[in-house]
Amino acid sequence: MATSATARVGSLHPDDWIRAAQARLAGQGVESVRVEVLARDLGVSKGSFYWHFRDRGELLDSLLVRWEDSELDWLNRDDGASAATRWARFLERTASPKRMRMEIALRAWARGDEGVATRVAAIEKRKARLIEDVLRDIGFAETAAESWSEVALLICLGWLDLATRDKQFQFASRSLGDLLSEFILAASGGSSAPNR
Amino acid sequence: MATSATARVGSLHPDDWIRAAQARLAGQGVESVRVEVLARDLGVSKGSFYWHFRDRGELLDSLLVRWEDSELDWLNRDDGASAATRWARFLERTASPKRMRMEIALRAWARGDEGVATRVAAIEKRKARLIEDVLRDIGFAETAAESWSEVALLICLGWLDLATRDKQFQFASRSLGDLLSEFILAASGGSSAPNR
DNA sequence: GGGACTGCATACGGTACCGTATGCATACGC
DNA sequence: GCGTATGCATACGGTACCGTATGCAGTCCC
Repeated sequence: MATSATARVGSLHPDDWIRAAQARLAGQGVESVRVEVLARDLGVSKGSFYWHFRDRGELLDSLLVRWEDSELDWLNRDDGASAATRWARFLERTASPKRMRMEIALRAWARGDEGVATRVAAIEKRKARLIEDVLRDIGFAETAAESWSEVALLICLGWLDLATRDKQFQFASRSLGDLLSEFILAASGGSSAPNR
Repeated sequence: MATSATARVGSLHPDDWIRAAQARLAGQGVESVRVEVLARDLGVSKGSFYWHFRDRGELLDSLLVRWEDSELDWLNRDDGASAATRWARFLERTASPKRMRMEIALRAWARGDEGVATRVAAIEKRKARLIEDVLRDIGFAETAAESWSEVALLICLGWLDLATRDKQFQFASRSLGDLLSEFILAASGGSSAPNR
């Protein structure tokens, strides 16, 4: 990637390419992020692209790094906040239509790229821990919090899949939140922990 | 598609192409089912393909029909069987690694093709109803069975996603079954139904 | 105001597909 | 055993990409 100290007005920044790539990734999957296509989207030729990036792989990597950063950003932001705050933030982030499509695209991508899979899994584990912490904070026992947090994560993943496929599906943030609330309520009253 | 009354020995059947396509679909997604690639897989030229099929679209459609049939087959087979039998069959089918990869590939495909999405959703709804019926059979109230069956389906979908990405993930059929059992136990003891 | 560097445009060769056209050996019907 | 249809091979033109090479107008720097 070119490192220009003096960005001239009217010229493209690598971020422009990354944003365009993110839009395509979220919309139609990795296979659709093609440099010649992005160039058309941005109204320039691909000569521009290869000035900013070494190749398509570098763009995809920058994309992934940017996503990782933005995820870790909000995940770390309110580490000391109340359970309610962290839970609200989590729901807000994972039920946002735009983010949902990105998450789905990343997971599809991960299935064909070991490296991507590892990095997505890391962020995912972080989210599972967030849920686990919240569950503990609201009174779940240690092992129960861990076990049920994993099930909660599965529900979120399933929700992502369904919501990004079914057009009938309503994207109200309340729905996933309600579902999880009901689930957690049931889990708190039922068995202390799934045996695993 | 060509309809040959007399299949000569040593010659390919459309099913051979469909099977090869299924393997690629399950393994690497729709984008990977390419007629020239399949021809190489089968050790013939693509001239053969275009004798059996009109185009790539026809192959993909045949593929989908074949999947629908095989799903409806086992879904309908034991309609009158006991809840335990139907549940066991369901778990056996949805936790099989080979089928899991196919299910995931189909859902990724569905996201880019409205028609596929509709047909996948139909089968999916059928499975949700299977779960719902089982829940009712084991004592859940009407509304509770409906509500919790949807959550159970989300867990299955999340499981599909995770299991097909994470290499650490163990594909023991017991795991999904156990998870769902624990979930159902908790649901039976908790709130009667999520409010929706 | 004359290099030098920047940020792109253009053109090129290469690969991987698609679908069509056509040739051709083999088996089948009779 | 001979025409005919079958099941494929081969060759072709076309599209959509990739990455590289090179040209070139503008801007910066002094």
